[in-house]
Amino acid sequence: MSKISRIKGFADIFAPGSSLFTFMENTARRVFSSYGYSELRVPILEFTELFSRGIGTETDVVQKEMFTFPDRKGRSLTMRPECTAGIMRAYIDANLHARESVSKLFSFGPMFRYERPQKGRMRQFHQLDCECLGAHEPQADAECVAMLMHLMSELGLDQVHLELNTLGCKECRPRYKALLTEFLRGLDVDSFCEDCQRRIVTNPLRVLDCKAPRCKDMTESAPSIGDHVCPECAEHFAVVTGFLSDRGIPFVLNSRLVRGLDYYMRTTFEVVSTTIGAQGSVAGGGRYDGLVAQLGGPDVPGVGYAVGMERVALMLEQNMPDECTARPDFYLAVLEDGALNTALCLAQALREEGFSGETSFAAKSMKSQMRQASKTNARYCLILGKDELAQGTVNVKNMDSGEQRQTPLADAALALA
RNA sequence: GCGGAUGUAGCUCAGUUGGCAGAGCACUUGGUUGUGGCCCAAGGGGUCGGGAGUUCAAGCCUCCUCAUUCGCCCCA
Repeated sequence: MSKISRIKGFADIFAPGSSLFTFMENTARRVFSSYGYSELRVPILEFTELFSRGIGTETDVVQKEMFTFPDRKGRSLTMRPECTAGIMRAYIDANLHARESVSKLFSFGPMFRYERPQKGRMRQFHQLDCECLGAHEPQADAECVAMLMHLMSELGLDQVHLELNTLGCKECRPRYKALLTEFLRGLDVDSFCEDCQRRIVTNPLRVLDCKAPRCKDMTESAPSIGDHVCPECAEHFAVVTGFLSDRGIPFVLNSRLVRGLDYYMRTTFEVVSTTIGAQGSVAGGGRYDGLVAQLGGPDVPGVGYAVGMERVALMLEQNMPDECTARPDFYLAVLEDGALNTALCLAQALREEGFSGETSFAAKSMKSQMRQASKTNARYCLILGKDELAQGTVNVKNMDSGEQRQTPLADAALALA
């Protein structure tokens, strides 16, 4: 029989990698809860329209990167490429805005985008996601960013920096867009890369985000959005940056930080790492007033972000957290068939006492048992052979010091403590 | 969607001008009948990613294909 292959871009995550994901989820749960956020689990599959309307028809994500297919009744479904839209839908469905003025929600799970896989980019990837709905105040943006940086620090990530920008609102952004378009058209348009020539027409803001050196040079003196937002947006942004400065949270202003999803406005931010390859954006988010209304709900403002778990995992691998390398307490080596049952009972009793460890399912030579014990990295090796069977004891060996002593079976737990 | 690199033992990889398929690690067994990580010896393991072609002869050269991977793009 031929074996069945894994789907491209879909990873099997074994230990110790899987323990990093558990660590991230546990840490995030703790941090998010401490800010009054509660967990919301939303479906992985949604009607396609949720994403086309929510993320924006013209975005790359919607145009080229979604796993979309019809269900058995011919309706178009899509594996979620991000989870903000799904959370908004749930928020609207549950009529949450009528029950509380501000809703703070977080969610974890797999997302799906049909892209060419590379380091830090899978077709199935995982995000931690946080959304604060109902608050238009800049304090909400500020707390959101602070919470994200708090999470980064709880995860032990220090090789990151925070980038910040404002995109203006639906009043001032179009004015800036027009100004920018005018500036770009005044340049030698043919010298831009192919993508940028297209962007000048479709989405001029993204030209500023182009990585091509030539495009970068040409847009050096482009008008900066920060200088052209309306007074309200400027004031909003000033409160956010002021808070971060007061709190001593370092950030860099990046007037070229443009989020690729249409719904962002005003504050946008990104956490960037330089140690994990080309896909260095570890987290990103911003304000998205108008999205809820866009999805058929009440006109409720929102701000939130997502953290890329695979990318965080790449950073954690460089410096494994202690929690992810916990040693088992024991390995139970069985030398005689007659001791197998006693061993099984002993191991079970120890686990009920709160110890962790494995027992051998078959009797083997001392040599192979010892090798196995080393491999599990257990603190103690418990040996059951014919001598122990006869005496009703177990030989407890400290794997670090090599010390060992015969202990009555009933006292095995004491020996491990 | 575009570009580069790489596919040889379970893992990491050598393989010269085209000439018998290799090493280290891991595994099994023994040295040592009940004490591991070091040492010594022996052993098991291969569709050289797949297919076509050139050749007396292909892991090596040519073409096609598949897969992996790093970038571009995009995003978290």
